Amino acid sequence: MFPLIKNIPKFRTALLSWYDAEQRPLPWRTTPSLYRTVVSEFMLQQTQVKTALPYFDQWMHQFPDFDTLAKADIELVLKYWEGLGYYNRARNLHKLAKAIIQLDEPPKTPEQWKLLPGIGDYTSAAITSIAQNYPAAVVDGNVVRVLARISNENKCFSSNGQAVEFFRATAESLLDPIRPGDANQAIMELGATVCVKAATNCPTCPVQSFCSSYKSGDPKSLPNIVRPKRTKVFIDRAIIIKENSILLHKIPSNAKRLSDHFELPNFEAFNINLDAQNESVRKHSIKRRSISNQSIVETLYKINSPLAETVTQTVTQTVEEPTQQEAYWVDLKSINSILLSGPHKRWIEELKEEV
DNA sequence: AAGTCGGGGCT
DNA sequence: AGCCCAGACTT
Repeated sequence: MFPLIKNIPKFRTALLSWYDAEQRPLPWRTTPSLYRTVVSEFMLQQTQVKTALPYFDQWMHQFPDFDTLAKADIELVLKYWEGLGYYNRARNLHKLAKAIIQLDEPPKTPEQWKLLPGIGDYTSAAITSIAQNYPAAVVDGNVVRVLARISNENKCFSSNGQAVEFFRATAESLLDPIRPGDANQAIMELGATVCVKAATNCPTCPVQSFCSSYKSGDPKSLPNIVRPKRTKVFIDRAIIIKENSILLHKIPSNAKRLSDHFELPNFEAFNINLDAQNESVRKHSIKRRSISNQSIVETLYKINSPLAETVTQTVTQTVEEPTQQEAYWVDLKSINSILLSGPHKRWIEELKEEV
């Protein structure tokens, strides 16, 4: 199955011993539970540990168990996800809690877990192995990188998904059947702290003697995966402030992204006819961010009187069209009571300082 | 199989 | 600017 590792038991022992000694003291490890494992795995989808950490603690304080989460309003749930991104994760986690409390007992196998929203191949294996001692191997980005290097596999994968499927059998063969949860966390921990992209920590690697690319290859060049390029997106937004209130619009609940979140008005969405020469318009700042395969450049324009009144009227008229976004005046002192994406929240906090 | 999710850390 | 991150879901 995996000729490069002659002695799989020794590999498992080396990895687990290292993990027992060197693992980071993460909150979902120090006091584990099924609920904490589920929440952490949702937060960690496409999100680094460092980013999720503060959210996890606040979440646990507000929603300590499935029952509390299931009975909470979705608005409050989203509030505690505010800024983390990929907000369907929060909606799915909320739906999952509602489903779990209706069951006599939690699902037991990856197949059963995958019937619940937001749970796929990775998360089902992670939950069952970590919280239920079920022998399912995880294959995430860390595992792919570690296994590609250990096996010195320089094949070019046309997508991340293809690489995941390629290494699944290997991951299964290396999984320690006695401690599957720790074994899974150990190989991910190795990828996150030792076998990192730059491959600078090979001298301290606990499985260096098993690593084919360290012996005769180029670890830092592996894995070889074609990544989709980020496309640039340009957005112009309006800053309209009147008596300590700012004009925002709310994205409809049925929108595909950022539903129920507030944003600075988008020129295109409101069909604002911007005359750059207009003295009421002043370029405020340029903001850059990115999500997945998009790199977004947003230009914020401060709009003053008398154009501000005209624009406000335009925005207000737009409210009549139900498919459009609704406009609201929001007091700058109470922006914590509405839902904002991370970037918008930061921008408006900055504007508060200027007013 | 590819695109989307409008996030962010790191080099 | 590019790559990656404890991915899942839609089309």
